[in-house]
Amino acid sequence: MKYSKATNYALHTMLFLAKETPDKPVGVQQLAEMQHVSPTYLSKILTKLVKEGMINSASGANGGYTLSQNWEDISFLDIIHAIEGKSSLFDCCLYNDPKCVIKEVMLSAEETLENELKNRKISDLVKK
Amino acid sequence: MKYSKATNYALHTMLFLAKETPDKPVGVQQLAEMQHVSPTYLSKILTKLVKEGMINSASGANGGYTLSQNWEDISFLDIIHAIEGKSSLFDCCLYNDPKCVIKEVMLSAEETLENELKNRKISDLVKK
DNA sequence: GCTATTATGGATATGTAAAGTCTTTTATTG
DNA sequence: CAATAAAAGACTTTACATATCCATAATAGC
Repeated sequence: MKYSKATNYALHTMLFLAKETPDKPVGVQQLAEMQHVSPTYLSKILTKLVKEGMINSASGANGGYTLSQNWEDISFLDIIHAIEGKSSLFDCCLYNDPKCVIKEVMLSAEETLENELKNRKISDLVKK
Repeated sequence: MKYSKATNYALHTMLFLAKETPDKPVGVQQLAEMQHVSPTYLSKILTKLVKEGMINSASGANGGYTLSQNWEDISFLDIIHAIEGKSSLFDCCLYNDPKCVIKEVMLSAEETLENELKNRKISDLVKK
């Protein structure tokens, strides 16, 4: 079980935008070079963030990506969910038992993790 | 990111052994039927638990698996680590930055999760 | 010691999802 | 219109989980 590289790219991109961009859009070219990924692949990842309203994109000359207005509220969990999806980390439908005690423990642990990640914002990492 | 089915099988097997077995070994045949898995596959999973000292195995007639003496101390985390390995959930070596702030957040969140899972024991689920 | 029973180990599929590429289309600026 | 840049679709590659099959090793009971 591991977080995907895509999540890593997304987190680093968000942090970079938060540190660098006032208003000027940053192209995927630049973002991709920094992280040593192909631009098209990173583009696919960032499109997910656009669809979740975390960043804005602009086509055409001088286009690129910028943070959305509410960027200071965006948590690690938000970004992770945008990339990895929101389904539970643990599937336990072996016996179709809705009251499976193992499931209960695992889901409660997952909730603890999510609460932690919900409280950590990208904006907390941008201090001068 | 998801926990593997193998982890699920291991957890359910441990719980079953804790509930049922006093001393009598349970064969992989029975355990596999219960969970609708092939015996050989489950066997490979259980062998990992044997190597970690969580259960004992006995070959030959009337053989099978039994819990080890210290079974009441075995946590969810122990079982998960035995099956999934102990490596971190998050790899962030993009820039080889040992002080990556994103990595710090992710590892600290993972630690929270592990602490939760460390405190949950299989034996806690066996109450009568 | 022989045989039946049961776990272990190795080699080999199979399935699925992540990771990445290539090409085309769409949108925007100048 | 031409240049730039994101979005979208189809596709390939890689990696790993999930098995399956067969041979081997260990043990109990006779």
